[in-house]
Amino acid sequence: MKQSPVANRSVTMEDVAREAGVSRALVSLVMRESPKVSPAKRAAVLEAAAALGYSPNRLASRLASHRTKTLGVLFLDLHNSVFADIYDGITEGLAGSGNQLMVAVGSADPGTELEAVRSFVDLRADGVLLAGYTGTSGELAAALRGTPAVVITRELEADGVDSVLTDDFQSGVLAVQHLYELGHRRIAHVDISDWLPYTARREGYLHAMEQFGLEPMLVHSDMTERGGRQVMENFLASGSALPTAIFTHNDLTAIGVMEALHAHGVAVPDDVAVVGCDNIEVAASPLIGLTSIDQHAGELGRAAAEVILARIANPGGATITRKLPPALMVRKSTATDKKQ
Amino acid sequence: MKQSPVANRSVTMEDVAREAGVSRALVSLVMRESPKVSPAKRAAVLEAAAALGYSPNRLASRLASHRTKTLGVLFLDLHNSVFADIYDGITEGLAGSGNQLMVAVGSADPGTELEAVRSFVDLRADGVLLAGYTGTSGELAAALRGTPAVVITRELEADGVDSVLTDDFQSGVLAVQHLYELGHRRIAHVDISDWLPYTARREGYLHAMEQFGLEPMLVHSDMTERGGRQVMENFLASGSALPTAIFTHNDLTAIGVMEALHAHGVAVPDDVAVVGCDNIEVAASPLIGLTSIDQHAGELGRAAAEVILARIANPGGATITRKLPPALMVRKSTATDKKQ
DNA sequence: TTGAAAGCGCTAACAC
DNA sequence: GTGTTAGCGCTTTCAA
Repeated sequence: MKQSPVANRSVTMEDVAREAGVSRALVSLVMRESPKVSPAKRAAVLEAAAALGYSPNRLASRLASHRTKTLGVLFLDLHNSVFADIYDGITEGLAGSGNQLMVAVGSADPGTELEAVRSFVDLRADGVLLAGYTGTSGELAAALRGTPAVVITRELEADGVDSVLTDDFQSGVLAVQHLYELGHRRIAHVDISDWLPYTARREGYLHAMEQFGLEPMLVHSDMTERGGRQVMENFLASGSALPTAIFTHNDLTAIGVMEALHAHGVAVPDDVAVVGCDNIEVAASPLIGLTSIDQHAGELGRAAAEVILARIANPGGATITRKLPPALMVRKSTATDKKQ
Repeated sequence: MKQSPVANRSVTMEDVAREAGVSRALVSLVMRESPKVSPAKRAAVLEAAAALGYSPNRLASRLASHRTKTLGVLFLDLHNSVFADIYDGITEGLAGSGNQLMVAVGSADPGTELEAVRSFVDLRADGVLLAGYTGTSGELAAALRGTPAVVITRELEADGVDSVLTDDFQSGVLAVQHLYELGHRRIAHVDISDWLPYTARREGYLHAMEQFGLEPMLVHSDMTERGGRQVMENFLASGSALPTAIFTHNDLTAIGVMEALHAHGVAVPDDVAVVGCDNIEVAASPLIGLTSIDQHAGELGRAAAEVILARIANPGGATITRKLPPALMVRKSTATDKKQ
């Protein structure tokens, strides 16, 4: 019985088999492009499938085969283009491996993030990549239930969980060093909420400030452009003396800070120098010209892909941590402190 | 037989049932939080599950229940933050509906896009949202095999496929109108490759130019910042006379154009005015100050979510098209033509 | 090469 | 409330 070729998702392999006059198993072989099927039967099956508008049910095939060839990827924030760069790196690193990707977005909320991880695990992803994760290692390990995972941009202590990141402590050091060399002494840092586990940049900043015998100035923000602008607006409104330089947790925050400075007629870099972190696309734009610390996001994605593939191939190995050295990218937002 | 609580993904419901001394069906009810389970048995099951490190297999449950409560979402380009805005709108619009999301990224390649759609369909997504799609309606319909879908940012003729978009033709008209009113007469348009199906903005531009009796000037680019910069560099190198204003297909392109102008000492807006389209976050930044046509990306996402939910609830209804009016956002990249 | 039969891990009636 | 019995649509031995 022929049906309209405009398909019905509930046509089964059985239907195709009947239509083609073969067994269900043979249809299965054809669908999986097995070489051991005669050209004649193969053609018959394909024709029957097309005629019925057959659509293989991947849920069923994955269930029966115990293989999904699928990785889950979680992103912290789609508005930060550093994650787009990481994504590109991941797809490059996975090219040719025959893996599918399931993507989810967490919005910096541990609850949402863990929910996404559980979902990946329940759907039997072969592995999980977390491009940003704000929860604890214990919760993550529990949610993973043994599924291999790689955390990107952070180092996590949990077995079965590898890490791929840039040396954020070093990034903080580099930023301060750069500013110090330009003659700056009053260097502030806009970091992120205390409860977030991304503290290394701040620690690097604090360490370097201490090394240089300088007084640290810390302000909290939330990793967003709006947050950076807000914080700087408040600071300017407070009437406190401005620092001569500001290092921010990330580029988005730096841009927000620059916007507020701009709105109040404070010149960058002449009145205040600004250094961001991540080196996202817009930071490099000549229109913005933000000095930043390159995280090598693309490379992080590629490395994470490699690591998860290795881990899936060899689940037993020791925990892997890959930490890349950051790189200072000097642009027009920093210059010699002219008021020293 | 107790196992380590550090989980094994292949512990089944049967194992939990045995451990708890109940039937498999009861375990299933507990997992789905059914109210008709006695507190005692419920506790026993939960305990057994925890002890064995049980992880429900969602592939199996979806297969058996014929319900996935999952929507597939495809994005054209993660580097363009307009898609992050659309994503936010979608999650808002879906809030409380109990739907999960599967995300994929297409990179403006019809092959990749269709592959992603097929994957969603094969995994039995209840519906598919395409935030940008560059293929044909025929190919899409074939890949969907009857799965409800909504195309965002484009109007597509295919049954079962609804559309949610901004009136792009009108966006082109608005841009030209704005520039005309500022006294500009030599207005160029940087659009996108001929083969891409996003032609409405160009058509709006051409229509308005004709209405005003002006000579159109078209240049092709590729929707990216880099592409916009490239095109403008080439134009400047060619030595041709500059237009007094440029309207670009999107904001990314506009920013690229402004970068090239900036690099060559051409002042915006005094020498050349620039108008983008989409109204993405950075365009609104005072540091960039790009005049743009707001696409209401968040609203598009919310509307698409509503439409797909309605379509899933009522598969039979007539095709829906929701077209929002665009809005001009004037910023410092446009000003009166001073050379007229 | 092809087919028959036995699952994969779960849900869904239906009976108790 | 709880257990029994059939499947869901596919893959996988194992024979033929």
